Amino acid sequence: MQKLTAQRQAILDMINRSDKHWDADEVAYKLKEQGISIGIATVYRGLAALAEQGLIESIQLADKKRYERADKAHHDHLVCTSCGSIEEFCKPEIEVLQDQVAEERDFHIQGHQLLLFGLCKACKAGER
Amino acid sequence: MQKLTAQRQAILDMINRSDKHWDADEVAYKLKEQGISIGIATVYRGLAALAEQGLIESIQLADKKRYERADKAHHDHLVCTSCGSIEEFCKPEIEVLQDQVAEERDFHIQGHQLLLFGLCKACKAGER
DNA sequence: ATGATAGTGATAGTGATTATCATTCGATAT
DNA sequence: ATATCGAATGATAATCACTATCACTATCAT
Ligand SMILES: [Mn+2]
Ligand SMILES: [Mn+2]
Ligand SMILES: [Zn+2]
Ligand SMILES: [Zn+2]
Repeated sequence: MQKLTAQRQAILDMINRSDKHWDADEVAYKLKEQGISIGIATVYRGLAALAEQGLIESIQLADKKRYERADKAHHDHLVCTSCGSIEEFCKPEIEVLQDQVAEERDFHIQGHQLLLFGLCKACKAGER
Repeated sequence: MQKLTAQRQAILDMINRSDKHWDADEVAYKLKEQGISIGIATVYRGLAALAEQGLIESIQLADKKRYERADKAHHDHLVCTSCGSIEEFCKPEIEVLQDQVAEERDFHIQGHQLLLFGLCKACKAGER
């Protein structure tokens, strides 16, 4: 019952065409730049709908949600506290241990979020 | 230059006396119940100051920050998406793997946050 | 064509948190 | 003991990401 409208398709294309982690404002701004102006509420609803359908992925940072392509393998994120850059990593061993924890607790896992905060390579080098 | 005022001491005592993960409103409400009424802005500032000094720990949930005693060993959290309960777990092997990831990337870790979302034992049992 | 259903977009509202600012506190210097 | 000055307080306004409302529109099935 969720429709893939022209607006949602535009959002999806935008995200699929890049490797960035987008927030709602960035999506709206970039679309406007391309002459495709979509109401900000529609962007929020579109992002939520697309994520719900699994067409894009979402990650919840401290302040806001960001969205990215869904056609990558599952991964978690390294967030630079200095420049804000977001790197990705994949560590299946961690996921296994997470499942182990859940099993021990009789907890039914629906999802998880692992964020590593710190200084990226560049910022680490440029520290004074 | 950060002072441990009477208000902040009251907040700290409140948190140290329990095992809960408190948000600002809960702290303010409970203190008022005990006849210690502190402005909500002061509660926010107090919690931030105490966390900065390492006297309490903070975790960032999707919607709000929560604070807890700092005198427990490091741990991460299982968050029930149904009842909101928060359980704790400790899995040093995961932390080791995190450090490994960071090292591989030349990333200087300052902190991390691992949240497992799902149904707690009770909610899992009570599902219809 | 006719509804039913879902989406859109402008805008108001929400909820957590932070900023402002006049006032008060409290540790230190006199 | 008193003056002093930076930090804290608390009432309140502002911010910011997001959600709700609502009148209108697009799409699809009969
Ligand atoms: Mn990613
Ligand atoms: Mn905890
Ligand atoms: Zn960086
Ligand atoms: Zn539960």
